[in-house]
Amino acid sequence: MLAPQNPVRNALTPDVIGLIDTIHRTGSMAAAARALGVVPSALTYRIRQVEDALDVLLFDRSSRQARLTVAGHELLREGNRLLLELDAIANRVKRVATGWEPQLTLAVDSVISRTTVLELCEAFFALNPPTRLKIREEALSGTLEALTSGQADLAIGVAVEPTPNLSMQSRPLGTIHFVYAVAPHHPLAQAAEPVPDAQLLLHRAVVVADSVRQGNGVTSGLLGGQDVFTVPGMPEKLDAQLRGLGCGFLPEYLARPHIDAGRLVEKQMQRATRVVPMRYAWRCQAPSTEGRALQWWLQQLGKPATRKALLERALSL
Amino acid sequence: MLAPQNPVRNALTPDVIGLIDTIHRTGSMAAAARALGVVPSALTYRIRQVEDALDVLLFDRSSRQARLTVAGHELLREGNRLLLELDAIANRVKRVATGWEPQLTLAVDSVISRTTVLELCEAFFALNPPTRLKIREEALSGTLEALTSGQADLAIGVAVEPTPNLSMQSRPLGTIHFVYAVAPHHPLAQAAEPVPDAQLLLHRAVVVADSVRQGNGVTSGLLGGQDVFTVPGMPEKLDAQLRGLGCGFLPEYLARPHIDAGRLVEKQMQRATRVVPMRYAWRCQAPSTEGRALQWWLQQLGKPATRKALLERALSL
DNA sequence: TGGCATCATTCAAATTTTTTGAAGGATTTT
DNA sequence: AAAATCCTTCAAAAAATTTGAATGATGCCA
Repeated sequence: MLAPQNPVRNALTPDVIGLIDTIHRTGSMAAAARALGVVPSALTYRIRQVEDALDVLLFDRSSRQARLTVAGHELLREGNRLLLELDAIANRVKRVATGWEPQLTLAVDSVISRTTVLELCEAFFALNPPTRLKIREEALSGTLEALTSGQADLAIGVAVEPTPNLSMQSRPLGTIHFVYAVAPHHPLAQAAEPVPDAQLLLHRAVVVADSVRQGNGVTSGLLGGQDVFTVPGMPEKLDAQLRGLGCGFLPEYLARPHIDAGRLVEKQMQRATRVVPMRYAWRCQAPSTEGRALQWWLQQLGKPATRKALLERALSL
Repeated sequence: MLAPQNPVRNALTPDVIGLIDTIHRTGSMAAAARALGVVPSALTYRIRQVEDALDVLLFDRSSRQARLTVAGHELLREGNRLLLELDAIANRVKRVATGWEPQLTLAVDSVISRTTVLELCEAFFALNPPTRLKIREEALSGTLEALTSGQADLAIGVAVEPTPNLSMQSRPLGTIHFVYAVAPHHPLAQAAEPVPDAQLLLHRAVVVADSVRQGNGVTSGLLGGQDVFTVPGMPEKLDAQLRGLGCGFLPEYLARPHIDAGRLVEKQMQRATRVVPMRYAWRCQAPSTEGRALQWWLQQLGKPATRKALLERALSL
């Protein structure tokens, strides 16, 4: 041996667990030796090795054939569990070596259809990849920020134009349609259209918080002096507006069912920022060194149908 | 090597993880070799060994000093986790070897104070034992049955006298007091005392199911022809009687607070089986080969205060 | 750009670890 | 009581790991 590490770690090798298991299953060291094609004394030697290192008697030799002690039983039980984990690790490492990332983090803007994202995740997991998926819900500039700060590998739904950068690529995702909507019992529901800015100012706006925690975030379509109710995400904003707690723009795919059901009223605005072009972006150090997982997601995003579903919540892929 | 097992298991020994870790931390094989007090080629040899077995490149040798590949990183990450588990197992095995059972199963009758049992468990866990505790809630003959069938190691609250048996010991736990109680709005609440059997027969009884699943269980204090409502445990029986769904005997420690609060009315019965002697019992193959965990519980049960609390729900130990 | 220090690797020899095979003592079965 | 197994011990044999020197490659510095 080369290093005086924890004595336990050198002794308790995986194959020792296998040895103990075989002795236990075959009922004796002699039988195990036959099964393994070795001489019995080899087993005696190795078992004693472990027993010395652990300072624990694993087999009871008082009768003719060796039987596991309670401690030995426990080692076997737990050891077998460990062996399974070991195999799992080896598998994972092998798959990672074929180009899959150990982990892929997605920053998804809150305007993006969660259903579609989850359907994509499902399809991804169906490949049985060794890649752990991590999804961050972001809003406004937070989506891009997560990418540039290295906290995410792929950003889906970037509204602001990314600064041209060698270590970053982006593609258009499509345009998302917003509608201004209020609850039927909200004062604005009765207002004449198009509603002028001056009238908007009188009512509380519901806004999604920029997920960039510190620093100057971005505000979107807000008028100075207007009362605001800040919520953490788009579903919460929808809920707030349904309850008449305030007003504001909602993604059309989210608002439309509620408008049709009469739970929301769509209003035409004077300021008509109703269509926002969105992009997706990813980090790329060297060209085409993307991992297989990122490649897969980029491939999905290359399909027009997928992009459409992300912005319009199509039913299924 | 002696057996042609899974090649991965022979290669991925714990100390290899340590090696990889050292190389990673020191930044190079040469530095790691110095740190470990070996010659660099020894590291080259062992690392190559693992790489061959896994068929995965763990280090990138393209630059001057070896750097972990992505796969290597993943192996290190997961491997370190495994090392921790390994240490934990070794610890557990050592402690088990000192006489602690890997697991101790308690069969607790539903009339026993759950609070007291949990307080005992808390005190037990405070010893930081390697013994996993498993509690079975039983009722009537089920408590003893769990013990005789080998499914439990210690039974707390046995009403029936255990058959004298060499492999089983029992001691008196004390007597538990039952009171007959009904909800204030129940017809029996107004009945003249003592209530005769004939009158009882007219009302539905709430009974705790015998936890012996098959076979002939025991019924306790039931009159023939009486309507019964069977519930799975004592707390459920209390609840049912509080709601006036039926009547029956309740442990006094459970019923008393509700009687005092006027949510139950105590009734004197003609048949006065109000005091039941209970015992606790445990299995013992050879004399005094009890594990340390069982010893601890028997020691607690040896204290009169503990026994009293189990039957009368004292506040704290 | 060239020189220098350091690095990883290879290979045969040295060393250490593990396995073998025979012998001995113990336990169970016939 | 004898026979058959079983586990252990011990020296020798085999296999493995480590060593040390040689080699070629890389990065740093002048």
